[in-house]
Amino acid sequence: MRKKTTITLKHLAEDLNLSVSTVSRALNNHQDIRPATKELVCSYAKKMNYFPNLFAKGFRSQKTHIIGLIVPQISNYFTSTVIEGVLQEAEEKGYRVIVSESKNCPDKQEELIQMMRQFGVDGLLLSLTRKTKNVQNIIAAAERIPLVLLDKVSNKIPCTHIIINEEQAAFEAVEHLIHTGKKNIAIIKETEKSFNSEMRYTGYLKALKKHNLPINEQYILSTEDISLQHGQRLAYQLLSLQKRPDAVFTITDDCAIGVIKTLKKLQIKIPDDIAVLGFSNSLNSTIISPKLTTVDQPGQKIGATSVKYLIEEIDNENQVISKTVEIKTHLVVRGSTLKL
Amino acid sequence: MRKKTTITLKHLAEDLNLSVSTVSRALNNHQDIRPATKELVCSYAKKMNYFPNLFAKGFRSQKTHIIGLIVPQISNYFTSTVIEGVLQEAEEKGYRVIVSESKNCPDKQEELIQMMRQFGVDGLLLSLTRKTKNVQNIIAAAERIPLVLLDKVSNKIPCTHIIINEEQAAFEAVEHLIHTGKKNIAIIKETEKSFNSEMRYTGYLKALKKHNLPINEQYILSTEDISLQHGQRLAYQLLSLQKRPDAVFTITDDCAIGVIKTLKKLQIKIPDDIAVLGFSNSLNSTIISPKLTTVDQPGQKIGATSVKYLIEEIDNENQVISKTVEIKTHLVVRGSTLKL
DNA sequence: ATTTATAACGAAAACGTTACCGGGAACGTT
DNA sequence: AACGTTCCCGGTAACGTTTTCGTTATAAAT
Repeated sequence: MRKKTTITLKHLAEDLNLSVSTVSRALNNHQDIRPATKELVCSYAKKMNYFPNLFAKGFRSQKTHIIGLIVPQISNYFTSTVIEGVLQEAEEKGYRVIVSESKNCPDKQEELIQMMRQFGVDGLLLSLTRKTKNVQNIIAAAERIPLVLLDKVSNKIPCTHIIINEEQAAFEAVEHLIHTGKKNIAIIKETEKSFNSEMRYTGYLKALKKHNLPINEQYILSTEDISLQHGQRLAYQLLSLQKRPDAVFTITDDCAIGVIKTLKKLQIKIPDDIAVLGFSNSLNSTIISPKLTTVDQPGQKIGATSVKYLIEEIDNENQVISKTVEIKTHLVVRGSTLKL
Repeated sequence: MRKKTTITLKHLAEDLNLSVSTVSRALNNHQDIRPATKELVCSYAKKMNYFPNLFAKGFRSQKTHIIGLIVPQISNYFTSTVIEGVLQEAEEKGYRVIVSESKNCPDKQEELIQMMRQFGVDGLLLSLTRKTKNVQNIIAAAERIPLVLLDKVSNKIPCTHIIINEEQAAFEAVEHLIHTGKKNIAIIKETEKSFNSEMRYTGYLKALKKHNLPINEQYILSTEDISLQHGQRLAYQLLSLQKRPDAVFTITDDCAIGVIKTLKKLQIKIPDDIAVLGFSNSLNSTIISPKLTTVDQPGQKIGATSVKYLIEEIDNENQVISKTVEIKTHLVVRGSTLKL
């Protein structure tokens, strides 16, 4: 048998011979209540272990103090660090977070947005599915509820975006390869032109141009699923070329690790023959040998910043804000591009 | 300017010339309402894009349809798969999940339990901190709210436990080593006697006993932080022994990978000289070379099962259930223990 | 002495939903 | 014809909180 007694304002009021409204105001530090009464009420509430019924509170104020978070996949190291940042910042600001996963499925994503709205979250954090095409419903949602996009965003949706400096990061990473003497740099990116993939590709092109390196179409590969397996596969494709590249930049660590695996299998020297560069600084990147040079994405900071801006928007009732915040990354140079 | 019009039962009732209660019952498919009216109300509600105010609903019924989940750390592959299982099952059952992270800090854990209770979650899923000592407050919480412990549990807390067959899994894993001809098997476990660590240790001892292998105290190592770095360190310690072990069983993959790194550095042959066995089947276990033999923990299933039992307990008002469910694991044999 | 201002509290409404109670109409049973 | 039953619906209260308005008592100002 479970204990069920919940203490309400009414109980406190009766015990103290006060009215419910006075007790409420005393606890909320209202100016109409004299200090002595406040003290009396607060101490008694504490003694009785009173906690306000947050549902009644939310019901009245139409504020839930809950924010929704929708990400493509939780079991992804970078994503999980983003979530950690979100949770920490939210907790500090007195918000709770309902997390859900779109499983990279646009339909499910829309369903979740609906569900979150229906539930009455005060605001929504959304990291888009790669395959997101139709953004009309998302735009419609943003008109009714504060929305912040993070990491995986779309320019077609007018709201606040929290992203990393994708283009600059890729630019610096590729420039690092060039500085180590590489001249024939391949890239592996996504077939579906996701925001992240395209920005990194742009950075890649920019770096080549700046250093007057030719752009070789054969070195520009795409794959639908940017995974370890496809990294292994595409590495073979690159090696089969008449003129092999001397470096490979893949837009994810997993894919880079696949490339390294193939190169090791064929006893190609890394980084001397071919250097490999990843993106994300995932846990795996220090497990593989040689360790992977990669771009560190500060997931926690992205998450925390997103919450900060979302709450700002929640507080700024009715005011739709729309700015883009870029979180700085930095390149982590390891053995896959530089010999120690 | 954000749109703010929310449609309520009252609006529908006025438009349809019905009472609020009739509309409510029609939408809830109550038997007192005639089919034609139900149809009318439902279609109009849909047309008007009506959504019930879940806060009002929860406020009335004292049910939030939210479950709380507290885990030590989200950015841990196994944990993140558990969360995925929780979310999926919860969603199917019409529940939402508030996730939070204790960061392996008992004080924070208690704070979060308080917060969850205060918030009014219908039930609580909890994976304990390694360092959890004082369980009084947790027991007290369990008396007021349905509680299910998962993965990291404590026998001192009387409630439903969802765990893997820790002992059996470790037993089978060590037996596998024995079957490959190993006789001097070391173990690396946790200094703090966590539930998981102790159970795996018991399985280890059981396997040795069954096969009449001597238990060598020198082969039994403990460390506070069971990490890659300490795996590297403790490998040196094992190698410094007069009689080196011919296999090492570590209770986490990370630690096993640390061991492998040290062995490779010293050019010790794996698995011929020393075999290495991990636990968890983390992503890293296939990145390292040789690939790691390890116990696959079905995180999603653990998460989903926990939700199932928690909801059962929520529905079974006032009835405190207290059973232990063991989820079966299986050994994934790879190159670190068996030559191909 | 009368009005005015202020401080400190109480009464009651309101948020949206559902459950309980009740009531009229239609029908069947004695 | 009188009564019971069933069907379908409306009215109302209640959940716990905050807020608006009102009230009383005291002090200050006229």
